[in-house]
Amino acid sequence: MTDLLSHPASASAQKHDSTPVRRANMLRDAIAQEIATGTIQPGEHLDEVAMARRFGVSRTPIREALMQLGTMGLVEMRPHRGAFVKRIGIAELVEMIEVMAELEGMCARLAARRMSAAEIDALEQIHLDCATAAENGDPDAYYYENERFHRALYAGCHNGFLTEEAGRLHERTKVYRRLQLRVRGRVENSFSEHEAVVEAIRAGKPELAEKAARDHVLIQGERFNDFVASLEK
Amino acid sequence: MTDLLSHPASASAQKHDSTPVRRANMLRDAIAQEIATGTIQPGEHLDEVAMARRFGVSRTPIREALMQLGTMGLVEMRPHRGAFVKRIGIAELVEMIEVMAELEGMCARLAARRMSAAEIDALEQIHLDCATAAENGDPDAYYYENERFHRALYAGCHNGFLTEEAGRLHERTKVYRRLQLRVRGRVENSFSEHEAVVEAIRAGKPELAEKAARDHVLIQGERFNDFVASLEK
DNA sequence: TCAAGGAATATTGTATACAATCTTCATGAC
DNA sequence: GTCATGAAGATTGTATACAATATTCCTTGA
Repeated sequence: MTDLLSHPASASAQKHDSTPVRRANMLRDAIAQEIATGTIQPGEHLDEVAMARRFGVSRTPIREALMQLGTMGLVEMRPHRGAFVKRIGIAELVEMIEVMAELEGMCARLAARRMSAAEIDALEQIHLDCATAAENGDPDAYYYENERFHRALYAGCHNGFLTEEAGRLHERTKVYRRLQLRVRGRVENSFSEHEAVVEAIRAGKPELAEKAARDHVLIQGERFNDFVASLEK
Repeated sequence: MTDLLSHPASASAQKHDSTPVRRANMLRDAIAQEIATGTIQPGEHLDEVAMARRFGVSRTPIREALMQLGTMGLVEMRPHRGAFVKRIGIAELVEMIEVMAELEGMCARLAARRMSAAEIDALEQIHLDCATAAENGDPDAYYYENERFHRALYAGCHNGFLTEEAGRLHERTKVYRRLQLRVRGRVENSFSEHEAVVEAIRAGKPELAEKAARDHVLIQGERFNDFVASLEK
């Protein structure tokens, strides 16, 4: 990790990729990853000096990375006090999920109208990969395939802006999505909910797909209680 | 403007407001304003050195402001080439509007369920203010009241996260919204579309409100052609 | 022992310097 | 006149220094 950041892509590699890499952007992604995996905890203070030392860079790209993470909403920038990993309370989480459900529902609705046959095949293949992971009873493996499933769904709406926005919101709720999958029985239910989404898309039924995707994301009733309980562990 | 930025709020003023002001944040807002009002044009390069000179600060807060604007999507950061005001092509604009319509529809649906009587009264009052502005035949005045109307609608959904997201997307499309109101007849139509939204909310009909708000935002048919034509002026 | 005040230290915000990369300009060859 | 090459100048990315603000620690007095 630290080695990666000390040596941004060389000039030749940049030319090959045609997208030069800035150290600040790599730091942004690395920090976002640590937040998503729980290495850095909600509420934690991100000390510029300590992080600069840790990543082997000056404070400047750290600050620039934190600035981006602040604007993205992953991190809360408090003037003169620094950056703190955003702690999302239950109330706000509910709000975010409500919006996330709407956008994922929209993705599914548009996907049912716009996905190509090849894309639907690919979505189904990912769905099968989810089945394999679910059978292995490994929430982390399922989480990984689940992420692939959702990304394919977002891409399938054929609205690049929506794909991007859904992905961004997805990124912000990653920690809690991971937690959710650790609740007993959730993997099985998640998988069968994906099934309903896939079937509706395959059948070209936008409203059905929208409802299936929305219900999949929303946390209601007992699922909500289980989920809240899981937050306290 | 420059004077404002050279003297961030003093310590006593900060304590009074309980939100200290960073120069970088003021720059971010000032630049965003200039983009929204067309002072800075889409595609324009934002030269750090020139802007630092213009605002009477060092490059550092300019860079931090641009970093935020880049993450917000108002500005495109190209590594080693700098910041360019995002130029939104027709295709992307259509995508953004499609998403915007969904979110505003959601706001209206939730508002029809969650707005208090006082809030509905306030919305109606703003609607009346829109009428006054429309009668004066001044698109800029109507634009201002129109902005108030939409903000009240976003707040009325009682989902803080959605309010924020809708506001953010609204900010990104501000330029084009302003342009749209200059199309002949658009002010009158906009106003009557608001009317439909307000009535549905007053009547407590979520699905009707959602449809009215969504249709209001979406640009379809002849309205689309007129709008595209207005982009070329 | 506890609270208040001041000093020391730490952290954040900004300015400046240096390094890296890009763009423009000038010159020479064909 | 066109094209290629190299130098000069401009701009961006990062490091370092300085200033401003916040936090912690220590001392003193009640």
